Amino acid sequence: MGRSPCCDEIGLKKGPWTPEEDQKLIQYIQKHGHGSWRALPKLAGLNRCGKSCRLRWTNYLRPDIKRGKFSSEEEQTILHLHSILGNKWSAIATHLPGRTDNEIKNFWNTHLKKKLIRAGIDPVTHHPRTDLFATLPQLMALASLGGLMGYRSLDDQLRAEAVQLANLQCLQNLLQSPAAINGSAIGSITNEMDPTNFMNQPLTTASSNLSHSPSTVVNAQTQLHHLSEILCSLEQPRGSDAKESSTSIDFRLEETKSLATPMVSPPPSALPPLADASMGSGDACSCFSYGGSVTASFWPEVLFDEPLLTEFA
DNA sequence: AACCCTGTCAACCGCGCAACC
DNA sequence: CGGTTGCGCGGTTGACAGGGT
Repeated sequence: MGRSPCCDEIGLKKGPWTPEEDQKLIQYIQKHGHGSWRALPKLAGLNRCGKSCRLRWTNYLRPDIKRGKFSSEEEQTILHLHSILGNKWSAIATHLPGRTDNEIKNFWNTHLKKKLIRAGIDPVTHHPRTDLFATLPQLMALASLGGLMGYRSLDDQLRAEAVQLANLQCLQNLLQSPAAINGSAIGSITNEMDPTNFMNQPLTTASSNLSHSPSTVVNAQTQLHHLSEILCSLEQPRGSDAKESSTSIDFRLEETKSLATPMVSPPPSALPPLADASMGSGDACSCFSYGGSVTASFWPEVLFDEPLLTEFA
């Protein structure tokens, strides 16, 4: 292991390449091949580090590089390969002749990623985004906006929606735990249960429809506990109504259940449009993204039925 | 016309792996 | 076998262009 010292050398030129430098590099490589990149700059009469020369050649000067806009076929290929390979740009590039990994990476970051986000799809998982922690900042922003605009019941509404979402998260966890769920249980959810009703049920009711291990429930409860704490921060200025800061899971569960219960009868509400709260590849929220067919079938319709959202859109 | 904002993309940086000594 | 070197990869930066105000 160890870092190449070539770029540490002082006096080497950095920054944009001049046409003269390009010519020198092209002529040298056409005549001798690149050989050792480290030795190349001196041999070619360039005041650059080898790394810079390699990058310039592979990303720009190589004769087989295809420049210009990506076709829709290329776009589809990138999307498909990214869903399989992730950010393995060089691997993706091998399937797109004439395109460099750098070019594909840039195209992804500037176009495709945003496209997916606008469509409500997590660019990391390629599944619809319903993750709580990516949308919570929006819920909070909406809460303050709603306060400014006179939505008196908005705070309650948001809390209820967050609880609804928590149930969804728990369902997700249960579904994604193959050791804890047998096939028939999954079938009973996806085929027989109305996912909208499921979302609106308290956790204990919803999870009782599944065959699961105690550890799974504990895990789901822990997440719900975490959510409850966040919800408490949403209702900070509640004065005498403020709950004592108990961290008992049971207490929080009961509290959350009581919040969730009124959500059974009203029409299903929705989350704000899914924006990219954390665009980085290390998106910690991604692990909560809901990948099941349940949301894929009903979520988008619900999304655009929300009057509050249309108001803010 | 000047300024600001946003999008694009070439280039750089830092790290890990593998070959070499 | 451990240290060194070279290369490739993914992430990030910054210059520039274009559009909007």
